[in-house]
Amino acid sequence: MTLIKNNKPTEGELEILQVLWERQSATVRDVHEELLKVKEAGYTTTLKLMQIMFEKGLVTRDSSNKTHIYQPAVSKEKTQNLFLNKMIDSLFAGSSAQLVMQALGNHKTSKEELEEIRNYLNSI
Amino acid sequence: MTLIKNNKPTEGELEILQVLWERQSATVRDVHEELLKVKEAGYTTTLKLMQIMFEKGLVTRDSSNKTHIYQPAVSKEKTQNLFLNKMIDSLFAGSSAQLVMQALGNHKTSKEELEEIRNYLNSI
DNA sequence: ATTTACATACGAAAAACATCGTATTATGAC
DNA sequence: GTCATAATACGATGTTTTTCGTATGTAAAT
Repeated sequence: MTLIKNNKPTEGELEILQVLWERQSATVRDVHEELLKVKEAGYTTTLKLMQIMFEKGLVTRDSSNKTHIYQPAVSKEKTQNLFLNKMIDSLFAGSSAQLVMQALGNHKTSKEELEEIRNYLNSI
Repeated sequence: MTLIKNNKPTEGELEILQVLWERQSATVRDVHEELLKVKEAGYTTTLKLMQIMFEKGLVTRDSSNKTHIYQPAVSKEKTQNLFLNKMIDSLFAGSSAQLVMQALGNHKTSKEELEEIRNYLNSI
């Protein structure tokens, strides 16, 4: 039984987690360079954020070398569910079905995706 | 053509909007009492938040009487979509289908709800 | 008219996040 | 060894959000 940490990542932390989920592991510089493609930020800002994430337990790091190597400590799925559940509670009256239909209705979804969802539904 | 306001409600503001969406209109005290069922908060905290929301244009109010009556100025659906889209972008690689399947997979969804979704899918 | 009960307004502190500058340390090149 | 380069650590500042205390106004009851 693991202790559930109330570590909801902040927006900035999420951006970093995304990079880590994609790469499995990365240095601060790696992450920073990836973020630069999307937004402006100073290197030490990214560094500081990742240090805080380490303290919070959102990432692990190998500090045996000068350049530390970071890995995500929370899974993408768990984090997705964390936010999904919060959103379902706070905006969809606790009904996941409502969220689903709203999501399908507004975002344009391709035929292939709809088919995929249909298959998925049947598999439940 | 209306100016798009960058008025993403904060977490606290969302809690208040929920009450307003449900009741259509309410006084500060109404809202506050509703919030008390869920969390601890001082009356003036709720008041201040609602005043700020008024300035931001998230709510309207009738101040012809001593006790003001508030109404939501943003629709539930629009707000839902705002957050949905942000989430799809930041956590589901831009794919609403992924979000949908994740939501269905984790939250226990009843047979009726699944059926409803299936029907909805066919209607698209 | 005074008191009591609630209301709003508003400033300011507190808390949570984000951002950055500077000091320090480690490593490799010369 | 010295220098240049690049990394971490950390304090300080800025912003946004939350929270609350206090002042003030208004209306009804006595």
